[in-house]
Amino acid sequence: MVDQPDFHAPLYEVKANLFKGLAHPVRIRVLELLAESPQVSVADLIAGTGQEASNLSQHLSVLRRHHLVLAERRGLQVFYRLAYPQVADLLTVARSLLTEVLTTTQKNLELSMALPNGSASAEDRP
Amino acid sequence: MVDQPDFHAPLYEVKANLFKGLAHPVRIRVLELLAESPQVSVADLIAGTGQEASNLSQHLSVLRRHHLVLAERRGLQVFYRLAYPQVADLLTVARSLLTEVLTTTQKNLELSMALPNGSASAEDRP
DNA sequence: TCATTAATTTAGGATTTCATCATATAACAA
DNA sequence: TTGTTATATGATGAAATCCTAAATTAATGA
Repeated sequence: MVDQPDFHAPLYEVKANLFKGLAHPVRIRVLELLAESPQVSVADLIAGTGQEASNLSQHLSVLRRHHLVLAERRGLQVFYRLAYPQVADLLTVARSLLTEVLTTTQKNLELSMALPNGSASAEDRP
Repeated sequence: MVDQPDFHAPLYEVKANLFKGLAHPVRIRVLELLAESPQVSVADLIAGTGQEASNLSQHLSVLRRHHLVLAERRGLQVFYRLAYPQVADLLTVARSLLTEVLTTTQKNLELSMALPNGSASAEDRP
């Protein structure tokens, strides 16, 4: 049987599911390594992430299930690559967003140091 | 105290954490509603998502904690908006990726119907 | 060909963690 | 006080992670 995504689930569920597939540091690390090089062997991913083989393999399986990566066996080794360029885009946008968040939070922090009155609270609760 | 993100966590952990904040259908729904209109009141978000107020409020709190949205009280109502344009970008890229996944999976499905030999397996395992 | 070694994946299980959702209560503005 | 939104609490269940061990697959050499 060919593994098909949920064609009938509402799009926002599918989308949430996609993000669930990305929601682990090891998997992010793997995707970043794959975004740098067009192909990476499992051995190199083990080295790059510092994970045990079986642990990494399960994360790779998650990534495969979400259609984020493709695997190809060549001899003894299996090589992984990103399944679509949009996967790398996702990481790029995420980094850009986090940079913004960090710098503006940094700024707010400096501001609140300069004007030490309780201007902002725990999570900018209104 | 101003709520500051984890400045010292490795970036891939922060990134994974960001995706964790996005990994729920209700929150995706909320962000999509906010991407459509520059401002939405909680009442409208309740209507738009079909969630109970307290439930939605907790999801909003998650989104705030991740710095994805901003809240502003105006009289009785609280209005939410996206904290950064990159949040909308993230959704856009996600949709683009999912579209690709669905169409290529669709194609593979048709292919496997036309050539009914076991060409591909459960998750394109090598 | 058979046995051996290497690389990767799967099975099964224990643990933890996390997440969600409802009820009830609080805070806040008009 | 009334209406609107937020938090606390707690129960529940789900599920994600990570380990050990075993299985699969491919290359190599006797």
